[in-house]
Amino acid sequence: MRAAWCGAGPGMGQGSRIQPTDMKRKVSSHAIRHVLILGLVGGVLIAILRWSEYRFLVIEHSFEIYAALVAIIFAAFGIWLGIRLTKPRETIVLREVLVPADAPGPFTLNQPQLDALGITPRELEILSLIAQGLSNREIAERLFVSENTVKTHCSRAFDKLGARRRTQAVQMGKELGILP
Amino acid sequence: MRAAWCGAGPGMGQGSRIQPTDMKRKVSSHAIRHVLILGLVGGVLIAILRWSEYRFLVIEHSFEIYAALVAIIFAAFGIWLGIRLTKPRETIVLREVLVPADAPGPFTLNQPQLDALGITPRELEILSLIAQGLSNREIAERLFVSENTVKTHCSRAFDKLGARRRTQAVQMGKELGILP
DNA sequence: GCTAAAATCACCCAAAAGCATGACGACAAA
DNA sequence: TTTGTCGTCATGCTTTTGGGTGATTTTAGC
Repeated sequence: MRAAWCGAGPGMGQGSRIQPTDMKRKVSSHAIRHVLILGLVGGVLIAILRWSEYRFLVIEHSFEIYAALVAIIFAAFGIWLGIRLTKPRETIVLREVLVPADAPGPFTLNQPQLDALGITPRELEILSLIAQGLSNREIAERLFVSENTVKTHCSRAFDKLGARRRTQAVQMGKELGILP
Repeated sequence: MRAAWCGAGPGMGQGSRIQPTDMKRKVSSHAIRHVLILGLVGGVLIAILRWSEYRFLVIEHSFEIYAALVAIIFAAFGIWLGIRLTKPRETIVLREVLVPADAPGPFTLNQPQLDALGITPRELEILSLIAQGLSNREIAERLFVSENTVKTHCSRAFDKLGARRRTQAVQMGKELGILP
């Protein structure tokens, strides 16, 4: 479970302009393999069910039970697959709520700077959330990862930025053009 | 399983002046309803299958066929559900909070806002230094006061801003036009 | 398929930050 | 003079952050 769903959220600024620069990942050919695995698992499952039925399980209404089992398992698998399939999709939700003035120019991500610093997309994402004033815990909850992971990303990002504190990191990020 | 996809993408708008009114949304009841519908459909499906079995379909290996049917349908439904779940919803209502005369270029202090919040000059000074990424100790050294004093100013400023963290205070300060 | 990079998570520990409370002096307004 | 605000400082306590280390799992690219 990765969490690439990092579109525009309710805390977004008016002029949010997302750079679809690098996060562009297309549905991999792995997906097809997943479907195949799904089918295979289904077959095996059915076989196991049949086998167990003739072996020791001769329950009344076994059909319903089996159907329910199959349904549950496949629904879960389907959900997982659905998430997996749609995960890389970049959902750019622009929400232009312009205010008088206040337009220091559309923020353009300084990709070269990012590359030069070796900051990964995930790290940038964490930095951005830090800049919005979220705590590590909140970031972890929002991204569906553990707080430890957030801390790790923080540390790496701070290292790469040469910052010692998150406020400093934010300030530097803005100066370097990697944060709006 | 909701609410994560609203983080910060690479490239956020910067002038976001949105109050974090209800950033925290739980798993929507829609999802639960979907699951319920899923279960309902499953039951109906099974019932239909049973009925049809006793009616006119007495095929060999009907179990496998039914299981496969159930599997396919539920997998499809699951995929659909997964996609639906991961798709960010636009239930965001942006509330505009004044901010007049926020000159784009040269920063102009929003004195009315300051007065409205009751932020004293000293507190603003501390906020400004916080925004520059300084620690309390560094601020104390720079202003020739004790660290405790800085903490006190911080606390008061945070209170008045409604912030819980210094990063949040910085963000809010920028939104409110009291910080460059 | 293999490898390197990225992302994830855990644990420990120290430092920093934040919260609550109380207190004191300066100074301006009532 | 009294009152209220502001700036200053302290103490005790909890939470948050940051640093270090090591490990596993995905992912991407060859």
